[in-house]
Amino acid sequence: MTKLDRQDRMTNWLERLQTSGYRVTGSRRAVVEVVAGSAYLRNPMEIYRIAVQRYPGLGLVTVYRTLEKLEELGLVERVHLADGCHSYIASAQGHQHLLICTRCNRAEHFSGDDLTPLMTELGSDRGFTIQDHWLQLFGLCRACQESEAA
Amino acid sequence: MTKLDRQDRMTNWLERLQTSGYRVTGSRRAVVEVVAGSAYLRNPMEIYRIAVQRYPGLGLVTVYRTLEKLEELGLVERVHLADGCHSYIASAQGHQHLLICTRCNRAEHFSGDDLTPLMTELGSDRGFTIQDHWLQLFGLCRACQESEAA
DNA sequence: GCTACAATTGAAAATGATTATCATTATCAA
DNA sequence: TTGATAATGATAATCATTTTCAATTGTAGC
Repeated sequence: MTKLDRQDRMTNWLERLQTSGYRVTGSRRAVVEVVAGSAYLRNPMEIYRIAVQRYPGLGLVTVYRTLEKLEELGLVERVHLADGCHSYIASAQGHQHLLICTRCNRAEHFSGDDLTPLMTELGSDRGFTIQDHWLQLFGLCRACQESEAA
Repeated sequence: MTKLDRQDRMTNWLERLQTSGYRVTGSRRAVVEVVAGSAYLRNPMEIYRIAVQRYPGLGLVTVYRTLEKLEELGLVERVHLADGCHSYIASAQGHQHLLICTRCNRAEHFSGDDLTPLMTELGSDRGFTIQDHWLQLFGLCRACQESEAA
């Protein structure tokens, strides 16, 4: 993601907050800037630590509250990792899946295989009506493979 | 799962604890009985509430400790749900995926589509080396569809 | 069957993440 | 510019999980 993309996304998110009736504050700007501009999964504390440098008065509680609103607006998504902590990342258009680096938490969205046949089959075999699904792939990103090799 | 299957699984798990150098105690027996015999995802508190009826001295801490050992031996797996709580279920042979009822937490394993082509493709497209994956489907089981309709 | 020893236990306290409370501050429509 | 009120941060409360520790209990070896 280029610097311009990050700027655009940040501006767009702030507009969305605005038009949804929420106020745009310094605290929210700082949180939005960190999450909108990150290619990595980040948990609330990490977001706080980075954002507080840009906006020193920021409180951790406000990070939680801002993430809650961003999630409500569909701008970020909450991701479960093996260690159970909740992390966040800018969400993609439509339903996509995640490819996550287990070493640095870099995450990329991808459009998965079409799981419809599988769901139909399971529906009739097991009697389930499928409503939703999660698919996450874990591995090493290019940068981490290289530093691992070194 | 029949009553015999449940018995077998319980016996098998207790043997595994034994041969792995762990002691078989009343507390562990109670926890094993609940988890080995359940077709539903259960969190530690739920397991505790059921198991304490069979073994009144049981403490919640021991439930956590027993689940930790069962997971270490590969007998149970920890599952992440949308609400973030950790739940457990008897694990399947080999790598399988889960079909989870969002209403009653009934869960069934299934052998998923082969995701190898997808992983290979992503490997070359994005430069990731895939090590692991999660696939979970959420829906309504037959019983819940029926009681929903009523 | 006993014994001794170490693993295991449950109660209570500690921890860590998240949420609620509340007086103060800051946004933004008018 | 101003006023209603949304948002804030500090603090306390809550909840799930982990640690501590003295007492208890399996079990290997006799």
